[in-house]
Amino acid sequence: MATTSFGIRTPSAQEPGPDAAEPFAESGKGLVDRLHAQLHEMLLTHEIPLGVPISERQLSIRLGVSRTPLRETLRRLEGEGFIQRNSGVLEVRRITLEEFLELLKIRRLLEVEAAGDAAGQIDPHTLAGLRAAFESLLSEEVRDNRQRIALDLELHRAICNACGSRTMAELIEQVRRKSMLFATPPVPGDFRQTVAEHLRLLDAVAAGDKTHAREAMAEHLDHVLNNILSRLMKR
Amino acid sequence: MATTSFGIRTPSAQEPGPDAAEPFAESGKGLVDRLHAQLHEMLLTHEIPLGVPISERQLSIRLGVSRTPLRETLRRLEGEGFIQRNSGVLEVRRITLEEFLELLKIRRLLEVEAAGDAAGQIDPHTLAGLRAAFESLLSEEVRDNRQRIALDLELHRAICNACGSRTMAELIEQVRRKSMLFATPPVPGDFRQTVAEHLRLLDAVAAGDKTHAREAMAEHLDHVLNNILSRLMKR
DNA sequence: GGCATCAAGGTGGTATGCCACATGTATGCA
DNA sequence: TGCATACATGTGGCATACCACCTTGATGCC
Repeated sequence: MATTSFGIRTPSAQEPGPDAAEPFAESGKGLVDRLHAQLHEMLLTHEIPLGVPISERQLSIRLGVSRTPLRETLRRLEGEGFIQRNSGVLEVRRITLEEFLELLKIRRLLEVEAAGDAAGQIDPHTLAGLRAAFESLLSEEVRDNRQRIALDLELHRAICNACGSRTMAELIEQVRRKSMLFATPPVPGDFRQTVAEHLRLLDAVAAGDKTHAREAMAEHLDHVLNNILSRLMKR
Repeated sequence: MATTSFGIRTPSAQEPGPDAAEPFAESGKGLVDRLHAQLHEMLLTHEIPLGVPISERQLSIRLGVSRTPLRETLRRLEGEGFIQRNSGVLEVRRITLEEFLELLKIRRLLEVEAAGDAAGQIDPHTLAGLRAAFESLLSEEVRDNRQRIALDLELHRAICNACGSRTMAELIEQVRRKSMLFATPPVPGDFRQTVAEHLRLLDAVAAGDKTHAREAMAEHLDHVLNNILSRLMKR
């Protein structure tokens, strides 16, 4: 099935492939696609606040487009589950803590499976790149958290894409995105431990060790969950 | 199937037509919601064929609505993953056999978990109703397959809804719907065995036996998969 | 002063019109 | 006869206009 569309997305180049069934199919095609990317970003950054009704007119004026493409974009986002309609009024979908935990549980279920399936299947080149990136992360602590988060994302995506099931990869991506609606990935409490977990996960996947890959992924996600929970407790 | 083509747009004549909401109760609010249910049905029944480009204008005329709500509906369906856009042209999303198997694997993963979580949590009333329905199914063989399929669906939905995670239930429903795009649920080869599986599953869930509930669900879904595969082989 | 009423503005829903672009066909010229 | 050009037609994309509905607030009457 030749899915050569890898998930390493440097912020500049965008593959002009016509087959880009990637959830992100941004600019160039049409207003709706551009708006979709834009709104998705605004949703994640909470630039569009939760709880307050979205006015189509105001938003269309703010974005400098007419209501028609905006409405279509909103419908698409509605289909994707990012926004809700309560008797006509639009809102950013509110993810409760409970929902968030449910999403995380589902992610764990799916990603553990994906890690097992990806064991021994991942491209050695990507593998080496990821390992190098993580190790560089360990040595120099100057990097900001966004880079660490981006790298974490890249790792998870690489594993999901290597699990042999495009469907699975897309579903996990969807669940992850929805969970990010609750909160952007937290700064790992002690990122060195997280990196260590990542490296262990990489090792297991590289070695083709299904069992250890699953265990490593499970432990890692449990750790992530604990980090998030402890952060929430502090507040 | 009669295509409801009423283009009469006399004001205040927008009667809340009792479109028997087969998939989900979502009609009655607006045209888009009604169209969504209608198109979803047409997609599943392949009334809108695969591979043939969908013309918005023709479809809008056929459905007796204007393009605007139709386009919004299509965007929503696009967001839900039921239709695709290849460089502007719309198509019903093609589910390959490979994708279908991937979906079934995911469904197994999720539903086994859901069955375990639903053990002991399901409402006794619905439980009794389901059991009675299945037993009546065993005694009288006159019923047509659609009723059996509907009951199967009901059972799975009941379990998913009782798993305590709305998110999980919705995700499973979504995966199921997408898999139904490939083929409507097959007629069980020997429905008596299927019913027996269902009853065993019900027993385990009713008894609050997590382990057995998971096992029963896994076995059942494996059986379903085998049925489908053997049917495909015959062709 | 209090209550009822109506007007004004905001909202989402829907229909329609126009545009750019692609395609296929027919016509006209060499 | 053959090729090229132009027109007719179909498509999706987008903007706008109008509608029904609701909320709100001001006005006027009791």
